[in-house]
Amino acid sequence: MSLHSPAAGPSIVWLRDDLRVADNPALTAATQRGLPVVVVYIRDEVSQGIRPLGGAANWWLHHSLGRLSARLTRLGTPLVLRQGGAHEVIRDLIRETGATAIFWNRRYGGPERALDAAIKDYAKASGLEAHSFQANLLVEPWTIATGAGNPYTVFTPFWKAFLARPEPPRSPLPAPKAIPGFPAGASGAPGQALPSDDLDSWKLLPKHPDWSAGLAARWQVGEQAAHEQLESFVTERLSRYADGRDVPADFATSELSPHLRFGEISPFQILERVDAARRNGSAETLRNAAKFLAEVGWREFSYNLLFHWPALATANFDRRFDGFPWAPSSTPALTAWQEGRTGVPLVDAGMRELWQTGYMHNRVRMVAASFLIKNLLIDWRVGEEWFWDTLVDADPANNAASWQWVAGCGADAAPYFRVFNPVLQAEKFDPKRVYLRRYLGDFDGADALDYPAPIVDLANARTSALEAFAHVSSLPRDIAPPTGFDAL
DNA sequence: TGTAAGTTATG
DNA sequence: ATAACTTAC
Repeated sequence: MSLHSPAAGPSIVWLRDDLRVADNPALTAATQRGLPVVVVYIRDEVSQGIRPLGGAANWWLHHSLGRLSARLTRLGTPLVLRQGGAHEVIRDLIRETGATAIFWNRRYGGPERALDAAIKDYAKASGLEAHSFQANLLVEPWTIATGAGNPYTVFTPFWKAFLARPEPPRSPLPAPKAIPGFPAGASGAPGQALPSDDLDSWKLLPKHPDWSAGLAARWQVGEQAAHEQLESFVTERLSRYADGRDVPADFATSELSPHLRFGEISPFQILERVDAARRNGSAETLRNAAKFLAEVGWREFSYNLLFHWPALATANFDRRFDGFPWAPSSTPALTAWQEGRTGVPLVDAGMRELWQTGYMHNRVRMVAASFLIKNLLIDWRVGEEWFWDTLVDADPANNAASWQWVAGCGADAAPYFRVFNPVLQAEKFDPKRVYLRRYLGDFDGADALDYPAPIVDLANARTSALEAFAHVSSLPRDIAPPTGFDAL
């Protein structure tokens, strides 16, 4: 094949939510093509329907791209950073490079899929090969359905169906040992390097004020850190995961969520490592591993929902809630919740953990969300947006599905009458007040909490919430039909 | 992956 | 008196 034939042109790898070099099928396939590889990340805040990242996620993105860029450079090709509409950026990049093939790993949100489909059509019409890959989900949503052919809307049968599949998920791919850069250096005079934005010019890091000190103190960002986190979790914490995961003072969960969110690690890699741990494990290990993998499964389930219901973050999955009498959201109560001064210790501790570290323990997320929805009667979407802006692991599928779950309007949702009592939850899961003290300071005396009074009476708020939700429950269940199949 | 109020068991 | 268990919300 001549270097001058069109088919010999370079390959473009478009990275999105897959900021890793190992187990990256698009990167591996492009590398195996044996031609120069252009790796690009596009910051797209203009294409129709693409939701811009929140502040904490942007902080993570900055550091993740920095690490990835250094790794790719060592492997032989720099990371090209571009900003703008993805379609236009890809079009320009094809013209600049003479690329003859483009590769990416698939996304599952509605606007993302529509954009990717349009770009794939454009690339093929322009004479390029275009290849997309399964990389970020163990089970792609169109490959699993109920006996009646419908999308699963209950987690347990969804996960059972996944576990019963005859073909196990593929083994993760190794990282390429070297990636040929663009332009090719060997066959002629070194060409001009491709223009790339300076990462700092994207201004992903907060300034004036810089609120990121607590994030930087808590998190190690990047692919290598993700694997170190997985390793320490499996060797040190998996054996007590099933019970330990509920104790917010302990660092007993995997804390892999932001790494997974940005694709610094893949679920295939997680599954393989946990499988290795349970091959020579006790019955107790099997129980803990199953519990942990079920949490990975909830992420799969959430993406399954997002694919079939692209409006998951904005529309009630159960439309009985469309007329729900939510309280006005621009209130001092909302501000108090956001700032962690509701007078309810566990809620405030959680909201302060979130503000300081970009993260909140799972159990506390449920309690804090339940408080906003069922004690303050504020629309779940208001909370979803706050978490979207403040969580380093803010995920388009998990965040939306989980808020709907707490609200009771989601798929396989908590029943409307499940109202967490934040005082009881604290007594049960943080009996020594280690978590409370960590974020609220040493506020308690011998017995009674020396803490500001709650902004609502918990018992009364619970009663009025149950009344409001009881009206919803009297209506016939009304699930919006899935639309994901049509979006392409 | 809930809570609260009730009933029953136990000392 | 209190733990253990059941049940409705």
